[in-house]
Amino acid sequence: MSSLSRLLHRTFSTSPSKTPPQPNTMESLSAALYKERNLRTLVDKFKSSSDNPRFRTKTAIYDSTVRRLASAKKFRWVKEILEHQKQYHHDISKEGFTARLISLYGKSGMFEQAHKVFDEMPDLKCDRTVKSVNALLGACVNSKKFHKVDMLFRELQEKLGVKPDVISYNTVIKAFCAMGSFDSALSIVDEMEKKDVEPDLITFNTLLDGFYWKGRFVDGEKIWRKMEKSNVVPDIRSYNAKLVGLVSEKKMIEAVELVGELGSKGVEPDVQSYNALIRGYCKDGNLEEVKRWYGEWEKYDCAPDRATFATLIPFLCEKDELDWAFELCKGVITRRRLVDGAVLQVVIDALVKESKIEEAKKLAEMGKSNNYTRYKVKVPSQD
DNA sequence: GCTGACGGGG
Repeated sequence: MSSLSRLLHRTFSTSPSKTPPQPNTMESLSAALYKERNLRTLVDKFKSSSDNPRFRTKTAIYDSTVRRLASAKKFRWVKEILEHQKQYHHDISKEGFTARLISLYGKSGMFEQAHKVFDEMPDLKCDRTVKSVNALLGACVNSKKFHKVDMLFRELQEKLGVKPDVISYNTVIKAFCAMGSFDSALSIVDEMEKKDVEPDLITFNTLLDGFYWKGRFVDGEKIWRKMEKSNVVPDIRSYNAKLVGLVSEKKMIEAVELVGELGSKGVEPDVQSYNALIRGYCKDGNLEEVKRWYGEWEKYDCAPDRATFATLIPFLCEKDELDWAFELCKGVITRRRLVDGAVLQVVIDALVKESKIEEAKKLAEMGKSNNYTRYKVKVPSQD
């Protein structure tokens, strides 16, 4: 590791940083202040690091920093670090760099700012092609201004004379799917065909996701057949969308069969495939199958994630499998990403209800020492 | 990484 990468890793690593021990009183306030100071330091470090041209190519760091600031609702600081980038004239005049800023504003939900950067591009001596148009469309989607996307798409074509490519169309399709306007989404596919833009794997995956997730199984199947006819080879994301469809139709046998067949299609099931099955069996209240599938993780070298536990642990509490729930929590509590405070609280409440006070206290205590501060993790008083 | 588009869940 070079010293630059070491410094970057230390400063911008997303793994939770160790918080110093805190006094019991004013605990959450002090944690909040600590976090705030941390983020402010991050902003300053980011700005000074930006002077290094090599730093400015680190897209992952830009991404994770902006994400952290936005999720803490520090939008002014997002603006501060992104506006700061405009002084690097060499970079800002390159469309890719500016498109990245637009997209980062979008991921922070700051569509107005994204649009402003786009409007400033001529002043920044930066060309606007389909690339930055797509960045702006993507920013509109990521800021959840779905209803604006189609209009923006038409306007940009007209004003700039930019010819949309497959990415532009996919972004508009995504917006229509998010709004539940499936007919409009399909009409965009027709439009693509008329303009000789071939729908690709992402086009189909976006549609499959939209339909299967919204319980439109029959339409999902239609799209699947269209995908096959277009000689687009489905990947794991396509299959996972289909799994969600099968599960919501309560076709668990077919879902399991499909997972079994994946290998022969040259596709490996992933954590999302397993979560779909576990969710299905939890919804069915089928403890036996949930148990069986949980055991399959190791076999497929596919570790359970946050979503697995968010489904599994409350289900176990419902089914009075408290010992198992307790052990699972104990096992993952030191890895905060894997179980959040709300889930932990469900287990604590269930334990208290069954008068397993010692275990409840143990979990609350472990939660506290592992800095579960965002949700209150505590044993309710028994009266 | 020559920088823009699928990944949802309780």
